[in-house]
Amino acid sequence: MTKQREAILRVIRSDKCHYTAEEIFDKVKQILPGISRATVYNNLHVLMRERVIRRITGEDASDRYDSSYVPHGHLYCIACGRINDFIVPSFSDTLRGIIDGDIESYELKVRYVCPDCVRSADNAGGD
Amino acid sequence: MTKQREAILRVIRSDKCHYTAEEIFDKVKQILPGISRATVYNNLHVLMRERVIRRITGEDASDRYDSSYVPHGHLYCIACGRINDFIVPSFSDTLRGIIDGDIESYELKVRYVCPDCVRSADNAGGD
DNA sequence: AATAAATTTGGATTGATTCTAAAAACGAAC
DNA sequence: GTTCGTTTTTAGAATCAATCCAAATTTATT
Repeated sequence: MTKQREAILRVIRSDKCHYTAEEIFDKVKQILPGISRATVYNNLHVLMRERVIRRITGEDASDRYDSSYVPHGHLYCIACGRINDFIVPSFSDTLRGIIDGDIESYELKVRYVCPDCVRSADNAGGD
Repeated sequence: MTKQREAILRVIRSDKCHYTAEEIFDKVKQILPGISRATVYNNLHVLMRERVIRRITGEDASDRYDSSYVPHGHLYCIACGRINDFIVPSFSDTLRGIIDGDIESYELKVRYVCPDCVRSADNAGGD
């Protein structure tokens, strides 16, 4: 475990945000100013292979990384852009009941307007 | 409706495959040899805005496009790369029961080994 | 210390997508 | 069917995340 990999992992785990590679790079640079972008990408791949983190293919251009490998869904607010986690109870079992074949993992992403943004929209529309 | 948009839509609907923009470009070129890549991208955006097609953010580098806007999941076989559709009965209702906020759409992608590939693997391992 | 294996680095490269500005096509009104 | 404003198409340039590369450095092993 190099100090670079340690710093990258600490950043990913520092928040339940789902950072992009670029955001991770920026944050690690504050700890290790000399770090290279390639090192960030290298380690993200290593950590994915080891099933420590998971990639979520982003709503925007760049991918994001999830500090947890436990199956869960993601809520993407189309108004404010924030991403939250959520759980569909026993969803893996549900899938196994429907799907023929060996399931490896799933990615569930819901586009929605979060409660906060729904409220703001309601207020704004009161003319 | 220009002849370009018509041809693009026909290609997307020609198969329940989920083509990439590049694949669509190649196929449309057989009908309209002069078509430009930019026109394909333009029209994919227009058709998405009109909710005629849907983008599925790919397992590989490039996005794919789904000729149906009806909610359903995708099965991605990590062995052969094929993509199949599947339906989780009343899943939209399930999500509405769990999630607070206004749901706009969902994307559900399951990584698995399809029955065909499971069989081939079983046969291959018989030494 | 010596050697082998893994990791880091900066820069170049790739490749999908978006942008741009000019030309062409389209559609409505006359 | 000509005119005018709007939309669409086009080719190529630009962008940008991600990957690749080969050399230098670090880490692990004997």
